[in-house]
Amino acid sequence: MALRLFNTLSAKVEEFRPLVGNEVRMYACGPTVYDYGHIGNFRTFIAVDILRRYLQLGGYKVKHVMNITDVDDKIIRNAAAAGLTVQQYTAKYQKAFFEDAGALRIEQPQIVRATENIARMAEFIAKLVEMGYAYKTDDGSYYFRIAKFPAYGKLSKKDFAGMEDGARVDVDEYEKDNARDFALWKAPKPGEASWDSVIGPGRPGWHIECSVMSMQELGESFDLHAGGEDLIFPHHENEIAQSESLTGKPFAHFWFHARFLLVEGEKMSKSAGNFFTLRDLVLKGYKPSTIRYLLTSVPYRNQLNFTFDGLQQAAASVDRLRNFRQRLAGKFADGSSLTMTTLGQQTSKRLRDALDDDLNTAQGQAAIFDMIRAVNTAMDAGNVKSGDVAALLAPLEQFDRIFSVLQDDDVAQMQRIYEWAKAEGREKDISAELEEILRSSALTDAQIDAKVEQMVAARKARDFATSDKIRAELVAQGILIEQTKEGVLWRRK
RNA sequence: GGCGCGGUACCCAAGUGGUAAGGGAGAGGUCUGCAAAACCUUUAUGCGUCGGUUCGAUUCCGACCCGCGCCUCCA
Repeated sequence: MALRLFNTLSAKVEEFRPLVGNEVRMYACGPTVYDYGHIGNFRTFIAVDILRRYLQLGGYKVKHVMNITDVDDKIIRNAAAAGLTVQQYTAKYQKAFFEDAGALRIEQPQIVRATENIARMAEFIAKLVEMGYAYKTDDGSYYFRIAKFPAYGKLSKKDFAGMEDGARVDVDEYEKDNARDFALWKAPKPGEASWDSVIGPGRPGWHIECSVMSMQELGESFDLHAGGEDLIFPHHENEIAQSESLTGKPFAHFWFHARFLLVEGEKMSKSAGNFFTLRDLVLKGYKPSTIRYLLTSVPYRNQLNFTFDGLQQAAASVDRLRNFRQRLAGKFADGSSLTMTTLGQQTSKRLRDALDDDLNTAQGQAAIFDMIRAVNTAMDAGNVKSGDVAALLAPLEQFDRIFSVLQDDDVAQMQRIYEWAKAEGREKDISAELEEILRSSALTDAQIDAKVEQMVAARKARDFATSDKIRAELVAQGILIEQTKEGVLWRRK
């Protein structure tokens, strides 16, 4: 495996190699659980998931850690407004996040939570104070002194040299030495959630969380740190400053950032009316697999324009993939052909080459679709033999270990979100499209198989009226019927 | 203002110093009792605009236009 990845730190595409042996230690910034996850969040998490899956496919053992930010200003404010504790407030959104990530087939990383590591954060800050990298202000808050860390700006390529002396910074209204200094620890305000610690009462700043938890789980230097592009500055820059100041060692070696997406050509925002959570889309009748496919169809460093038209197209693409796999599971004449085996091998190689190239998912998809067209043509001509199936299935399964859209558990996931919507009093958001898809789960596989058999029998007897009637019933139940050379196939809408 | 990314067919979107992947949609056709699926053909002398370098540029350089991101915790 020769994966080449863009490293934000070097601003170049570099060959990725773990620091030690065959294990990749990676840390990803996770969600702040104050609301349901939106598709922008999930673009980033899916990009990281693709990376993780590809590393695993390449034979690496991946230790993938992700934090849950379960305390921050917004959470404290919202919880207080709702009359709940911080933990009560965040529990609901944490649960929702894991469900949604699961629906999108994101492999779950090892989870660490801010609120479970507060003592360690306080100790970390105490050490920074001892070393002169941090200082306490009169109100009991702590700040990092960026003037002590000359490399500050190396990730985001910002030049703070002129600010080191603080000459042009108005510091009068702050207690900070320099306006750029960032909070490590915030002193409690009256009525706010607060934790006692070796450095006094308060709560951790956002940046310190990730430094402490990543190094706790992965060591002082580890392989890769990921997040959305907005985190480059200040979050990741600050993590580097804190961590490298404390240890004197390089922190993460690779920095992986996913580009933001646009929705219908605009920045996603609540005010623009183009803000969608995963659940919003499912209620409109879009399948999780469709959403995942769309989010993987543009390489992670390119801006992705998320549109409803794009969702329709993605759905068609996923259907094509699933139809193909289903067709490959059919019966073929004995024998095998060099052409098909070679095609399978070439496709695997194209797939690997595409993903090796900074995870070019679009090219990977093109490789698999090229194969699908060629194999469909061969099947139509009767040129695919039973001995070819394994060789053709191999690249398809390799593809799916990365993209993960073939296995159809969409209806179960949608059913769960449907129940949730009813429980939350959001019946009015449940679309007719969603209800139609859910109807397709009313019949069991055995019941459908039986109906299909009746239909085939009627057709053999040239009783087309009966055959069409059965087919119409199945279609009304959301079951799609296909006649192929290899027999009658069905699938749920 | 500073730093950075991008503008490719009807839509989404790869890509390359040597003549434009893939998916979707549309049109025509094959197969089929009819559907559906699948397959075939077809849709950019053209890759934001204008210059430049080059035997040759969509690909490199420059200017301009447009979109987007970051520059006080938004993935």
